[in-house]
Amino acid sequence: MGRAPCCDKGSVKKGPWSPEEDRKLKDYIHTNGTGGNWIALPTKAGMSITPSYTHLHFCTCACMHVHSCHGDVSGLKRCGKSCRLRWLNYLRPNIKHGDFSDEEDRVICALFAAIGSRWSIIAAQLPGRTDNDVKNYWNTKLKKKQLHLLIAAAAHGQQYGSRPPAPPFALEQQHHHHTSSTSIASLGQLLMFGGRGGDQQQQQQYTSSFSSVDISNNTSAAAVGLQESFMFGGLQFQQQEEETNNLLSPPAASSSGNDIMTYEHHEMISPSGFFFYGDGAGAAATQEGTRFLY
DNA sequence: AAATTAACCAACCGCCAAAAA
DNA sequence: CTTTTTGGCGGTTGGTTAATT
Repeated sequence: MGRAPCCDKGSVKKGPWSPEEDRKLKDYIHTNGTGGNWIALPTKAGMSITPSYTHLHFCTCACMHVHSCHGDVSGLKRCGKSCRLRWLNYLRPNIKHGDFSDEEDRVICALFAAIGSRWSIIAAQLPGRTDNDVKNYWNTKLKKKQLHLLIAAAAHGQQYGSRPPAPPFALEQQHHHHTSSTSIASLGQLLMFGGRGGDQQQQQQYTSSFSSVDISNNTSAAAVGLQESFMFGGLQFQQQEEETNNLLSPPAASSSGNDIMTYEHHEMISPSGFFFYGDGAGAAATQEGTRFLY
């Protein structure tokens, strides 16, 4: 019953790939493709290489190289899953390495705001970038960059307190049927978390830890700063809203007569994350299953 | 110059849905 | 229909390098 095991877990190699392993994998895939079967690939890779032959192929740098393959026919001692990852994240053609452009930053921020940590979807909008790359970039750099902007903008908002105050807002956790307001600090932390369904518990735990902080009485300037931070981040609210609605099923939104806009719970609503809308309201953050009261 | 800390990123792990036997 | 594998995805880890003390 079922399939045969994919590989002997005990005999496969782990850790960084050697140039020789990379060469074997590249050569095999250039010649044969993946064949839709990563699990079988490691044993085939290397086996198909005729000793001491020379061939041309396009390398990851998009240049044509001449490779001489001197018949190590032992095959790759790697799990197919590992081969797939290595190929997709590093070896396949047209992979872009190096710094992300401002435009790429904007795309990542906007999409993260809209759909959360769906890295494969985000990476698909950035030619040459892998989900792993985008994820790493977000976690190590962009997230902090956004947070600094947020903090700076909050400070700016306090410094120029005469700006038009933003209306108070609150986050209401629907799942738990209680209302909790949040602070700019917790919003920053939401940014730190991101994530989708699987992280909900963590997110909710964190959010609830801030639930007693209410900015509605004293930090309208901070709320203004929050809006600005996302402006600085290059997000285009109105456009983003459209894109989000195209990408995801739109939440059932209703606006009551007393300026309270309620987003009913919808499983596809900004799963991580931030939910944006324009029209002078700026940006605010919410979570899946969270009603945003404004 | 050495030790410590922070940042980076490739690769692994575990989960899930779909497919295969 | 049930069981098991596969492919894909996102979260996390740990090794390496850079920066700081």
